[in-house]
Amino acid sequence: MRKQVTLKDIAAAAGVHVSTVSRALDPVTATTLSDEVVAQIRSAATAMGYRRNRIASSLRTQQSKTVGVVLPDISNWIFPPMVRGIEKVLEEAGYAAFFVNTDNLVAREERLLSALLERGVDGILHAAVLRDSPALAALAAEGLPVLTLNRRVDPSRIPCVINDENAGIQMMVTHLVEAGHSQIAAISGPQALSTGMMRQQALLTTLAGMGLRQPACSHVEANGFSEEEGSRCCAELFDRGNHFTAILCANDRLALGALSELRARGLSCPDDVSLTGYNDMPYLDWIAPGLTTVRIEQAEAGRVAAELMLQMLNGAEVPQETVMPVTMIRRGSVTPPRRLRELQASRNPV
Amino acid sequence: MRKQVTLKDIAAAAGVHVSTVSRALDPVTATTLSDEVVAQIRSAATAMGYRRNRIASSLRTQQSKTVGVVLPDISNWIFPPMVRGIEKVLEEAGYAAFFVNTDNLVAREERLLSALLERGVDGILHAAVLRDSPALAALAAEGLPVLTLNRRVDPSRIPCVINDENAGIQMMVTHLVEAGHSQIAAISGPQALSTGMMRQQALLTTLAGMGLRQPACSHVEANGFSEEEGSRCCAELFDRGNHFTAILCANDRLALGALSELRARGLSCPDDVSLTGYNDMPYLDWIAPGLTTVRIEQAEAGRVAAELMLQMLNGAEVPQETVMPVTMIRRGSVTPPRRLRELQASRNPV
DNA sequence: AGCCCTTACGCAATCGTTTGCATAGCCTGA
DNA sequence: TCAGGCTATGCAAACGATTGCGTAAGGGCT
Repeated sequence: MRKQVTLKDIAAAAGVHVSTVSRALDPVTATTLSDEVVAQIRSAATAMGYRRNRIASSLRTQQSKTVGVVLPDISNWIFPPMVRGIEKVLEEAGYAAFFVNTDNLVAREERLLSALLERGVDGILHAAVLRDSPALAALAAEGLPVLTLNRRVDPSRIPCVINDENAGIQMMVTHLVEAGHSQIAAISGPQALSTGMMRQQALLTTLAGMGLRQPACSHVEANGFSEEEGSRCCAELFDRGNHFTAILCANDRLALGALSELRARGLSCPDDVSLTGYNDMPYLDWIAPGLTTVRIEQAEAGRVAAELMLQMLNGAEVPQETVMPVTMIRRGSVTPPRRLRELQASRNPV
Repeated sequence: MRKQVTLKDIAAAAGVHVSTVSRALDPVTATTLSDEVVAQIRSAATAMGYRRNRIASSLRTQQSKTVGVVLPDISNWIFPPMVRGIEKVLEEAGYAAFFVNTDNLVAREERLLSALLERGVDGILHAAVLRDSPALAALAAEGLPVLTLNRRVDPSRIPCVINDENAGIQMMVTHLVEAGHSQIAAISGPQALSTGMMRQQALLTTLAGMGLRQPACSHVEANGFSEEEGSRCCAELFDRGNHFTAILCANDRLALGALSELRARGLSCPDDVSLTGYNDMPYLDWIAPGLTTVRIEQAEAGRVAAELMLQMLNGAEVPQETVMPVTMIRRGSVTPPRRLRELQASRNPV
């Protein structure tokens, strides 16, 4: 911070009191002043290159016009669009955002939360929350505006913006079944995250609803949403010796990991095994054979979350749960199982 | 911001003056106090859940322990790793960062810069700078620590951390030439950005140094580093009717755009045209045929830049220019030109 | 003309920390 | 014993903006 021109300087230049300057510069309080004074002060201010010191302002008003945004890891492709959505809305409302990454590490998260609070954030938008998050719940209980995004604290009264995991998983399962798959293996996400949990639940209810059974032995739980875990889990599915013609993965990165494991085993997707993902990461359509997946609207979710946050900051009530719609993206990674294809081919020879 | 426990509260509880509490809580000034008092105050502070109000602190000390990080667009894949590198270093030093995205829009950049300054950032790390950036130069001249990353203000005394564009381009050209290409087209980046400019310069000097000539007509300048521009420029290369067997692209996204245009024209990479990129975006190896490119170390560059920024914040001098090394990543998008391959095949029949 | 109300602005306290200076007490040394 | 010095702490003024309250001037009304 360097020496800057303050209200006092402008007051001296304009021959008025600093409080008058303060009022002249705020459109709403300026109405109590005479037009000439306001005009004079404003022109003096711009002439002198005045820039409001928000720190002093924050101290006095007890609000920093700042929110903290907590992410697991911005390097994860699904977050940048979300961040842009958040930033856009907040910036237009005069808010700035501190972005931090927890790497899903509890200790790190606590440190970062603390840093955010020291800096007087007016609210926290949390996209990296664990299902069980007492610290955050405590903050919310104290009256700090808190909203979770993509995930939720479970159970709690913290408002959240999440995606329609049920619909998404149901689409994928239906799509696989309609393609003729009846032996569907699954790689699910970490159950400590609400997304992992909810998608897994959705899978079970969907299968049950369709009268299918997914044997426990063809279901592996990943320890994280990464390619490595996807490969590991895929390998484990094969090692168990169960037969399956498709793998439903809890997100795209797990699916990519599975894809590379398939290739490593000399198998082809979709010829030997169909694969589905979740999230629709950017550039996914560039990767052959094109992963069939569920698109979640990250940027839109970010915008919605930021708008809800603004409402909370204004003291308004917001819905406990906002569910964003998802859509299915069909690409090349799902085809009918080989058996069916061959059957079809023999019936309709070329 | 909610009611919080202040130094005054602790002072009252401990029966001392608030200045004493302030001193007790700062490890360095605490040495002037008696050990018992310090211990007593500290325990009272933690017992009462004291959290330092950095806003008040900033106002008094005139430094916010905050830096502004200006990006073109966090959705661009090369930035998230950089952001993580920056965040890691700054956070360890007790700094927090405001991240903003300019979308390469001058008006937006000015608004954002202004917002950062109002919030009293101690320094600015700028990765979205145009070659000509008077506003930023002015800030730097006023004594605000400013450092540019990935790009530079040209000319100016603003320190920068950039990549070794010369080496990178030279590697790509050499690789193409060694593969047998002599008719190399180029899609260069926007010349308003130092990266676009420097890579273009590097291309010309490299070609000249090798005794090759790149005719102006097989060189197209993109208006932005995007897939769309890559496609457009690739199309323009064909429309001009010049013959070429390889396209050197100023970054990966341009190369991807070119790739899709090739496919749209029924051509194959690398069978018909070889392609090179720049940056080595994540997941690029998943995209067939695998783009041969230049890897730049984003995370490392972010770390280095943040450390230089910390030095500047401490009043130290830093080098005017820090050049990060780059490495070549060979994948499948470059092969000898068809003519050579056929020649080879006829000589060594399988 | 006198009263009151409004208008337009000044006054001063306040937000929570930091820090230069003042001071009270104690110790040391002559 | 007393000057002088040191130690440990208190005092109060900042930092810059905001805002409740006070008040002078002016105008309208009777």
